[in-house]
Amino acid sequence: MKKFPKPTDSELEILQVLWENSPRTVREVNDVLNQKRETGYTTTLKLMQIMFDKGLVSREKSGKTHLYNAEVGENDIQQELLDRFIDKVFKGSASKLMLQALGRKKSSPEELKEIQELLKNLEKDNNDESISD
Amino acid sequence: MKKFPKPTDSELEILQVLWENSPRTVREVNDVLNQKRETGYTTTLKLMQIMFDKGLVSREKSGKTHLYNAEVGENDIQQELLDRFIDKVFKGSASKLMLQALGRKKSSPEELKEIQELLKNLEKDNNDESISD
DNA sequence: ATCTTTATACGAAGTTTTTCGTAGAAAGAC
DNA sequence: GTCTTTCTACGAAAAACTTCGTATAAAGAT
Repeated sequence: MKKFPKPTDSELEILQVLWENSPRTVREVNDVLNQKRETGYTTTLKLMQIMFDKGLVSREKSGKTHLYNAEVGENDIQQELLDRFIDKVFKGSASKLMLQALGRKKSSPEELKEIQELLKNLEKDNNDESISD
Repeated sequence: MKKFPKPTDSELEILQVLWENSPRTVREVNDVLNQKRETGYTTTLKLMQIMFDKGLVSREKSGKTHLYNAEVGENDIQQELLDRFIDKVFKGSASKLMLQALGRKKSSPEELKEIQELLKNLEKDNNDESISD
């Protein structure tokens, strides 16, 4: 698997917009970003140019403007960021992370429900696997 | 609960040393940090002074030197950093994070085993809870 | 008492990331 | 065509974080 540079926080925000729907112009990305907080157009433009230089996104000309696509997968990036985060904050212990994640107060009831479903399925998967061991 | 400023990466490394064993002098902290990577003494000193100004650590004079203590709890900080991370990378979805955490390749067999134990216990806890609902 | 070592304080340079102003080219309206 | 809008490119300021050099004072050794 190719090794991509870790996106910065701002770059990640842009990637999230592109993952949601592609391809997009700088204008469109900037409009989406502005739904959350004000960002200047040229700021977004500059970031996307940097991301292009880094290989995080690709682009093609369409008339005067550029259409951008994410060149890195959402899961790949999330995995990479998560690995670093676990190493940094939990000294490599994924189980410690899981515990903390379960204890967080911000989780909505739906979220908790979803996690429980997830755990139930995992339980099942693990049992299935151990049979064939 | 008091609201502390989010520690930067370097500050977190220092906090981790202090959580492990307190109180410590700048020299001691610096020595521990240097087991992993070279860091100048005055760099560590400066960081700890900044952390003192922010209230992340306290200190008391002992002869010529200062003895430092962490003023923020390990769990509190981990929780705060995790919450931010989930919001930033997983758009607030803790279950998505869990899935990714389970799928990571770096996990050792022991780590996986530990997580399974964790999940088993949670399963039990959840069942116990639902009885009393 | 003098010399060496080991602290603290602090300013400032170095890095990385983010933000934005300005210039110039292309497109569209009139 | 000319005027206005909308795009790209790019440099550089601003902000956040990290690193380190230097000054100075206290402690310890001889």
